[in-house]
Amino acid sequence: MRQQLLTIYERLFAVYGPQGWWPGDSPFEVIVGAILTQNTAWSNVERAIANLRAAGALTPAGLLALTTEETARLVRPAGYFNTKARKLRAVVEFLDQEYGGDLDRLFALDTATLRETLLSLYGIGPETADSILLYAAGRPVFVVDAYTRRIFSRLGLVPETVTYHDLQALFSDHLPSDVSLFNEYHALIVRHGKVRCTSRQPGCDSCPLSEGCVYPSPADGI
DNA sequence: GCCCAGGTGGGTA
DNA sequence: TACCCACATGGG
Repeated sequence: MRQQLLTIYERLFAVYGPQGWWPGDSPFEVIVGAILTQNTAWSNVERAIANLRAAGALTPAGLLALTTEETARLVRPAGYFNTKARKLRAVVEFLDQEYGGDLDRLFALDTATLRETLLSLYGIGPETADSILLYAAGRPVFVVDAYTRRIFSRLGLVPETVTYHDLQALFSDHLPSDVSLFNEYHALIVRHGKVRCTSRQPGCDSCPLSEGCVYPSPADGI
């Protein structure tokens, strides 16, 4: 299994190259982006982040200074703006009250405790928590998303109904615990998952995972 | 016009 | 546990 997972990684890397994630300038910006991108195209998130930056709200103190209504107006382009404004508010209020707004103090927690802490916050589920752990806190935690489930179930490595935890374990249990590897692997999965297959042929030459075509296609209704 | 995007929380059986 | 559904903008 280890070699199989590494081979898939190498094929993706050979085709797409290094992805350079996360597309954010600071750990706090990564947290904001991780919440804003929930079920949302990144291009829309970029507009919202630009609005927050212009408002000086890409720091815990800057964001805390805004009302939830003001935040909602700024993140409107990212969709679900009322919900996401509440989520961002929950994070900065927690950070302010428990850690004096100091992200470094929160990140001083050990990985397991930090994950539980993040999951206890409104609006942070498994994928968002793990994205923060990996891309903001630099912990060796594998991030699972819808693309991961789709691609690896189609490869026959897990059932389509696999849980988040079990799918994460597939990687955690068989790969070296390496932040750079986990970073690049997840980013490559997202990159590959966005591609729409045009040939619709399993094992087609253009698919970097030619052992089995894993492109989603219109024929699949996806 | 219709489908989809780097999920999560809340409600019901 | 296992489904539902709401949440919402912007691009193809």
